[in-house]
Amino acid sequence: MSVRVRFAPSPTGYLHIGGARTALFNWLYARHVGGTFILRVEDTDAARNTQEAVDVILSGLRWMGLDWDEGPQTGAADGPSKGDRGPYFQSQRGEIYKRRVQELKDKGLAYDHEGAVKFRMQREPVTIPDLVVGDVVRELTDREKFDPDFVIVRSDGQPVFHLVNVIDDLEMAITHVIRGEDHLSNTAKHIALFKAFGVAPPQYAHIPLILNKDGSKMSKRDTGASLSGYVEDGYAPEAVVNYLCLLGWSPKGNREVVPIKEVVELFDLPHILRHNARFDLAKLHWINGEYIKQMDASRFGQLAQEALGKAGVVTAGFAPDYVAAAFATAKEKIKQFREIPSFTDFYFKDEFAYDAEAVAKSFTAENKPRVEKLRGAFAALTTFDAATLEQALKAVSAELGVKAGALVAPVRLACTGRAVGPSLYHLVEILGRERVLKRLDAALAKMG
RNA sequence: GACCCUAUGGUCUAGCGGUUAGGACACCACCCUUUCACGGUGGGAGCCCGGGUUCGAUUCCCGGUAGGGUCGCCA
Repeated sequence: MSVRVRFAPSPTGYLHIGGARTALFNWLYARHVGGTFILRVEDTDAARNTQEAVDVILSGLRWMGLDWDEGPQTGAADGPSKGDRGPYFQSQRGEIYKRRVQELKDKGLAYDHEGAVKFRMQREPVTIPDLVVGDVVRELTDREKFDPDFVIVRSDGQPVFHLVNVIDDLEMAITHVIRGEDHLSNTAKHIALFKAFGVAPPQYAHIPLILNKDGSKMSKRDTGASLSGYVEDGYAPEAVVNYLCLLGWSPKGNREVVPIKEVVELFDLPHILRHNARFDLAKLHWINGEYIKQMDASRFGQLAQEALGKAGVVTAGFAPDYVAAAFATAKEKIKQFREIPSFTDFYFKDEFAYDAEAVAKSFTAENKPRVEKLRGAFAALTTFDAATLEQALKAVSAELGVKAGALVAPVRLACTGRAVGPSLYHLVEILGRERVLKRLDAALAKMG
């Protein structure tokens, strides 16, 4: 029987980073075994669920590159979908649930209770076979000993999570349920429900949770909990996905940066770790830098362009070669596309403010004659490329008896407005003589 | 309160009875250097505690502690 797994999020308006990893692990397993990855929307709480909330999930999964074989194509509950086990929105499956609840009633396993319908839960402990954790024997809690039965249909007629989740997994022929460990205890209920329907439950794999850096539970309010935050900050999706793979799973062999294709080959359920992991932004940051280094120029340019757009920097009027050259000087320097504006905006703006602290340090009376001399040297150059510029600057500094840095700092500030940025010689070459001399003049006017 | 899961440096992890306990991120120092970043070298830092089992436990068992989860007419 071929493997069928699903990611079944509830559209709450954002995609939790833990949910994103659950989706990823489901996808990885499906791709590893050549199975089917299904997306199902658990929108039973109609009041809270909107098409926009569903779109957040769809776009998040697409951003990560997790394609699904069955499921909705748009955020509309009654919109198009692919797969023959639909509908893939729970809000569209009311008739199925009604029929199944009747089945339980007919079997004497469900009964009406103050307007709601309750399931007659078994009183004995339930053994949960789990591919990650092993066999878990779930005893009844004190409250459950008092009354183990639980509501499966609310008094307003709405079926509850445990019921619909099981029915859908059953009807969609799900073979492996890969989900967060927060569902482990509840799995006893699910297994009992499957048994009640006369069907063998799927195999379970409960994966550890992702906690905050300090070990506390990551809830929607915590920074970093939402996938969209990483999209906004300009992380490369492949880096985020790679990092997520490393939380609760290991490629072994002391490897960290592993292409997703290889992860698909290596991934398997029994190798998933059993303990929770904490989310470490610093490591994601580093991985992102690694991916940026490997990235080809066109992909880098595309992501850089997006980052500049968000910062309101317009590159439209500049030649493609100029833009590409400008980006190239930032590529080896940044670890996050959020840094792009501060590394490249001066290429596209003639008006900019100088960093105040750097002004105090570099735009000094002492530096003025030095910069004037260098300006003269730059103006006299016959070729204006990085190598020549470096030579010229070093010649001037030698003549003046100062270190190269004494000239570099004020020139950098004059050309970029900042103390930190791309290689000075390269950025000066790209800006070109005309712009550079103009910027040096403007800076000289402020010195002394 | 009951039930369930978990426990290797600050963090992510390798390890699956005998290892100088390995790697990565982060941190510190130095080198390289036009800033930053990269790169290089070196460094500090770990098997939660207590009992067993065993010739020998980080590794197996039990207890404790700690963290997380569940016990809803939320999902």
